[in-house]
Amino acid sequence: MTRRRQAARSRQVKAPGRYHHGDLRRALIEASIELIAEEGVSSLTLRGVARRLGVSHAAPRHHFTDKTELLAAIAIEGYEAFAKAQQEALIGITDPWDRFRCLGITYVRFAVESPPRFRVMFSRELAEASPLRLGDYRKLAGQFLMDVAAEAMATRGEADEERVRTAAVAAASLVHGLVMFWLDGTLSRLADIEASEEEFDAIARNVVDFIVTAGERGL
Amino acid sequence: MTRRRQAARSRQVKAPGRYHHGDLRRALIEASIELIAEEGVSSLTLRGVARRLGVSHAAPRHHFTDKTELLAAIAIEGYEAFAKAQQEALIGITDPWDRFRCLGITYVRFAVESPPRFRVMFSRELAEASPLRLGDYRKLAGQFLMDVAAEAMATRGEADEERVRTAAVAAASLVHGLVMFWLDGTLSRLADIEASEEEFDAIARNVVDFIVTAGERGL
DNA sequence: TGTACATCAGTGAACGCGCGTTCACTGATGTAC
DNA sequence: TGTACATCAGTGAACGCGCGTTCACTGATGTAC
Repeated sequence: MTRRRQAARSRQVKAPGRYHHGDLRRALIEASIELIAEEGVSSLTLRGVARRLGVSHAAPRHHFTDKTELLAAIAIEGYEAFAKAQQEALIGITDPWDRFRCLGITYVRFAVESPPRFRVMFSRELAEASPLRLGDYRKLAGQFLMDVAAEAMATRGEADEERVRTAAVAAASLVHGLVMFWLDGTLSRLADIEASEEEFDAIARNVVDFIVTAGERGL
Repeated sequence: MTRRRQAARSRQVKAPGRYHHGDLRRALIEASIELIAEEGVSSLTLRGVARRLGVSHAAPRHHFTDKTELLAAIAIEGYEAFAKAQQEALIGITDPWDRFRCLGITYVRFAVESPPRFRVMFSRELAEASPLRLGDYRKLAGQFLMDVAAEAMATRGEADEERVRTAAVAAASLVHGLVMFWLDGTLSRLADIEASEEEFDAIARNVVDFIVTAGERGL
């Protein structure tokens, strides 16, 4: 079987007449993301995912023993994709404040690109129930941000750890809150606009600019 | 029956031997908040709340036809309490930028005071399923914030609506994101601290200061 | 002030549903020789 | 290159559970007269 065929099939319902799915694990993850997008995290069930894939309801158990494991897999993939997106976004950008700014925009775009994935990454249920590994990913993301913030602050001769942390926490909170408002529809009420995705991108840039410029000018 | 006795009983399990509860509606709301704090929104069931109150599982139906209605009641109370907290916090504060700052701190404290209530207010499930009334509350809160932001910006002669909106959205996103990070435990990973409630309050003040000062100085 | 009655609030048994879980099974795949 | 066998991935029937929902009921409360 070629790699291509496998990839194609993994996105689908099991081919009729076939016994094995091919890459059920992959398909379960993708179908779960779709289901979460449609119905929300709390409506996700192992049986439901199996049904969507045209597979018996016991089949997913060979890959995930429960919902939490499935969600954890989604989150881990998410964190890896996030780390990659961050690093790639910074390629070629040398000005430290531009790098800081870029990180913020990347955060917002990452969330908008796949809201369900983002939601799972930060879902409370998962934070409580999942293995420690997830915490490590968050720590890593935090460290990366802190580093970029520190470099930016250093251009102004500021190296005080407390100040760097404040800037990093402020920046992260800003984009996270913005994304949350966007995802649950609060933003349109808050700012009294029917925000399209383009408008949101513009707002995000304004808002990120606002805080980065503040840092840049030495607040 | 005196008011005091009624209030006391409403917080409790139904008195043994009694047929009527007294104020089951109130008790359902309070017990739900407790349950959400313990198990999360998704684990809340009407039967579960009834069980906790020592009442038959069909009893809640006389007050709420389903979980959504119950959550909506919690959220509405939350929004009302929030509006009240905001207005009271501003009493006696005249400097427009201090008022802006105070609003941010109040937001954070409100969330920390009752995380489950806060969570319900912004829960996605509710946003999708609930009556429009909730949207109105959010709009109101947004308008209040915009007004305070506008007053502050006006001290610098800035009246451009777009700029005011950016400041307001940035401020709201900042505190919202901060609170979210705090509530789901991300903050301690992000900033690599085991933040106690006092420490968090200090961080919150720093961060709010950061953005308000930015606005104050004309960014 | 008492009585009759309507209305309200809570009961408890019953039902169907979808879920997770288990289990003996079977078809497909890969590997040792 | 073929064969035998172990292992893996998916099946489908069965079970128990807690949930929401319905219903005829009963106890308590408030109100009209």
